[in-house]
Amino acid sequence: MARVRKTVTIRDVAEDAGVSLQTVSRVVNGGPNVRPEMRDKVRASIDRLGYVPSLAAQRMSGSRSYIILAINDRERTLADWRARLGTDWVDQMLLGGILTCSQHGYRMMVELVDTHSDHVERELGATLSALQPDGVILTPPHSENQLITALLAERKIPFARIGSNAPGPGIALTMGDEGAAHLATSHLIALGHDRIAMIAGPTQYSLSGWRIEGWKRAMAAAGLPHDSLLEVGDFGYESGTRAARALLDRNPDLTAIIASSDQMALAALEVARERGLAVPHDLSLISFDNTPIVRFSQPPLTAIDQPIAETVSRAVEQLIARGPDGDADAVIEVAAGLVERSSTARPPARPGVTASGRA
Amino acid sequence: MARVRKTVTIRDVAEDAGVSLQTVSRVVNGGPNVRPEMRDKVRASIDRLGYVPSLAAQRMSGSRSYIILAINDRERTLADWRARLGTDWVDQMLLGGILTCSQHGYRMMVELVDTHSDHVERELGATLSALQPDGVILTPPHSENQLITALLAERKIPFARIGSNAPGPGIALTMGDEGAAHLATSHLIALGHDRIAMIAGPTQYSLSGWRIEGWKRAMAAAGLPHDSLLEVGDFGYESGTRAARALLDRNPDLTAIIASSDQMALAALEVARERGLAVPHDLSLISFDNTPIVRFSQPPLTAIDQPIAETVSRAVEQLIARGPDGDADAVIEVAAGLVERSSTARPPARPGVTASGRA
DNA sequence: ACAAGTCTTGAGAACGCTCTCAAGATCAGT
DNA sequence: ACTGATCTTGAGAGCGTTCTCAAGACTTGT
Repeated sequence: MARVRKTVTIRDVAEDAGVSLQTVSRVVNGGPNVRPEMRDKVRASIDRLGYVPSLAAQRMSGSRSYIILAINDRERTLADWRARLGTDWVDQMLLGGILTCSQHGYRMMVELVDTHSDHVERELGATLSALQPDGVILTPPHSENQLITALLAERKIPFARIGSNAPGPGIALTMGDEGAAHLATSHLIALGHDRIAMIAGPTQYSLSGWRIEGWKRAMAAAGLPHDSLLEVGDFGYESGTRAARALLDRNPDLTAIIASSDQMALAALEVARERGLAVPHDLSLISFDNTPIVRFSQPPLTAIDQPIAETVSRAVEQLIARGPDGDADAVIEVAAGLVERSSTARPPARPGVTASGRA
Repeated sequence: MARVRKTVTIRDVAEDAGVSLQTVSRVVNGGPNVRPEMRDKVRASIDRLGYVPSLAAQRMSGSRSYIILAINDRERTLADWRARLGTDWVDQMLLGGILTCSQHGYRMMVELVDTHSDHVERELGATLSALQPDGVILTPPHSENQLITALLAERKIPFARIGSNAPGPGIALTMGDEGAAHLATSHLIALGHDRIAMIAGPTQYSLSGWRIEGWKRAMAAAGLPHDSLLEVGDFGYESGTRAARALLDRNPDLTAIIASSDQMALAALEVARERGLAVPHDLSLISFDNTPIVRFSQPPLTAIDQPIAETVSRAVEQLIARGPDGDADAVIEVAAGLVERSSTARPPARPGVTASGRA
């Protein structure tokens, strides 16, 4: 006789332990004012029965849903998605987010939102109504999407914006783009470079501006000029090709390029190859993001590591810690690091320049 | 006066439309036996009020949770994870899964399970109790994990196993590994190769066996021997290096290698380089998986494309279509394709062999 | 026109949990 | 001991939905 496995409810535990529902609930939620003996008795019953509270029921009665919603970009079609360059953004995000959520008894759900859609508000609104998440994590390019932040603010759902330095509504978490760019630039300067170009990201992203600032600050501190050494791309491969060509055309004496994305750096690498410039012998290259692909290029790229998992993890913690009334905005920085590989080296000797420094 | 935005419930809609809760519920769920006029009236109210049913409440009362749980592998720590080779497995999975789920009014949740943990049963059991998913999707290496499949079977939760050909319990979805390997081998044979080696995956995976079968079948059909042309790896880079070296040592006249993972193919590429073999001129290479990284190697690799997104999408559809009593097991194949890039070409001319065929 | 169905609608219980509030038990201060 | 405060426990309502079941409206066949 195959007994149908009935779900173990809080009621079963209460009966087993000989206490009221309420007491079990208190034990489960770590509520105060429960005598140790009671607590132990209930805990024993919970273990014996293998009780786990139903998320849905918790949401129904309580004020929390124990759900954090992560909003990601969605490309239009499967084909487009496949054609993308490989980043492990989502992998990273999930790892950081899911683990941290589960540590706090929360769950993470992922929503794919199409930037170009004009139903964004309706779609997202529906999701929010259905899920009623306790917090939302916005990832680029949605982190600074006014429509979305306004919607969340209106519904009073706490949210974190990843990769945004703008001190707008919600919690902003960033890798400290100014500092990261400064770090990359300083690294090159320490190697002896003095003509260091920057391929920045699109200006709509405030982080692009910050990276430019960091680069300029390091250059200025070393007494180096940065005129004509800046190009703007859109993070994509083609734009990187264009930018690298323009940079090299304008500055034949260029010895290093910092690219604001792995894809643009890879493009710059290809441009160097097509011009017969050896990397890193003739040209040093540093990229931003440190997605897995840059470890398999020839040569592997030195890169600023974007600590996505950790950033998302921090975001989750903030969201959970603050709770429903966490309306205090904040900007949090998670330090980025420089991963040295084989695309950076001392610059080539130049006529009239000593090996040890600049003229 | 800032009105606190109250959630719109089915009751609000009922009042607005002047009908009972039940009628609204019927309209929402497309139930039968509702007069068209009623239906329209209710629909109008729903739109006006922007009503969306609460997932949690639906789960509470109904028999379904509208949740599909996807179980993925988790590396032990963040550090390990970062050190991994970049695949976009999770990205792909999410895309296929989430979109298909939302088309059917479902939601996908992701659970990270550590293969090496001995708490698997407890952890997974807790998740199942908390979420009560309507279906579960197992991805490698969990697809053939007896502990997990037994647990799911016991709880009578329908599940799909991705990347498993074994006709065990649940729905098995595979890319048709035998056919895919046959396809790759045939492609090389058509180019004129006759010494085609295979670096297979670990034998614990039934798909490894199938790929070997496909390769042998194609070789046999062309009257080619396959002795000493097989090596087994573990899908990882290092094992690929070992296998490629062994293969090349044993068979100096080798002209093509099929590797059962991108990572092993990349390793083979590096081995070829270290031995002065030009790819594809001296050695042709085909990999399995077609993760983004193989497009950025030198040269970009010809690869068997693993249609992950589509497979997961199919899995979701199956799970939803079959419903809670979908106990009929099945094996479903989603055809893989060959993506031609620059790592395959005609074999080099050999003394005593005409350009048009074998001796 | 009447019985026997079939459609359409609604009332009320139930799902598993947390919240609010009240009652009894325990404790401190006199 | 006695009063008032604090701890501990439990009873009962309520969350938003679907389920079951019954009642009324409408068919159909004769």
